[in-house]
Amino acid sequence: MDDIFQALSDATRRQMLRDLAQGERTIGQLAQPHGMSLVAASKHVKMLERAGLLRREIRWRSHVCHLQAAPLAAAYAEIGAYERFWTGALDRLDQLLRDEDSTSETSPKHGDTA
Amino acid sequence: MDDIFQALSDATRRQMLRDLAQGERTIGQLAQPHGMSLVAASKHVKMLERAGLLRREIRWRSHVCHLQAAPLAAAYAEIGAYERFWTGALDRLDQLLRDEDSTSETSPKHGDTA
DNA sequence: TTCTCGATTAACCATAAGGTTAAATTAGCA
DNA sequence: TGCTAATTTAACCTTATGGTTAATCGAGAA
Repeated sequence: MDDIFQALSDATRRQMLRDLAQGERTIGQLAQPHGMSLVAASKHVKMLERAGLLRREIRWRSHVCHLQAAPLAAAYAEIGAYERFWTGALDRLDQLLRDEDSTSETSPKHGDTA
Repeated sequence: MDDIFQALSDATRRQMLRDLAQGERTIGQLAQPHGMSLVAASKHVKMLERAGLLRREIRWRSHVCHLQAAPLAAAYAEIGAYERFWTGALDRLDQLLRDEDSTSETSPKHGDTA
C-alpha cells in the first residue's frame, strides 16, 4: 500500500499512468512527453512496477509497458472510507453536533452513528 | 496532489487519519499508539497539514488535530478514473468463467487495442 | 564480425523522509 | 519567581527520490 501511494505521489508517474491507460507504451514513449532521459523514465517505471501498477513485456529492444490497475482498487477503497467526511451533508451535521456539544470529552463522537 | 498521495504513502500517517476519523486527537494521542516520540509524530502531523488533510487547533498546551477530508476527494477521483480497468478485469474473469470456453486464455489484458 | 540503439547499470549529486536526542518555547499555576 | 508539561526547533543520522552523465548489455542488421 505504501508503494502504491508512493508511486502516485509524483506527477510524472501519474501522467505515465494516464498515458498507459491509452495503450501500451515503451520506456522511450513514456519518457518523451516529459523531456527526461531514458534513465529517469526507467526509474519511474521501476517504481510503478514495484507498486504493481505496471507490467513490462520485453519485445526485442523495447520494453513495452502495460497498465496494471488492480492494485489501485485497494488504494481507492482506503480513500473511499473517508467519503462521508467530504460529501457534505453528514459532515455538516457532524460539525453542527460537535459545535453544539460543549462537553468535549475525547470520545468517539465523530464516527459511529453520525 | 503530490502532497496528498505523499501523505498517504506512510502507514503511520494512514493510521493517524483513521484515528482522526474517530474524533479529535492531540499530537501526543496520535503518537502514543505508534510508540514514537512527539517529535516524530509532530513531523507526520506537519505533513498531513501540508497536504490539507489535518486542521490544527491550539488549545493552551495541546495542539488538537481534526481530520480535514475534503482534499481526499481529488485523490479519490484521480484513482477512480481507472476504475474500469480493474472492474473490467473482473468482468472479463466473470465472462471467462461463464463461457467456460475451450480456449484457456490466462492473459486478462485491460481491454483496449489503442 | 561489427554496428546500431533502446534500455539498464553504475556513479554521482542535491534534496527529502523518517527517526533520534537535546534545547527552546509557552502559558497557566504554586 | 519560578515550575510544569505539551510541542516545536535545532542538529544530526541513514536511507530514499529524482535527476544527471558515462559506460555496459543484447540481439537484429549490414
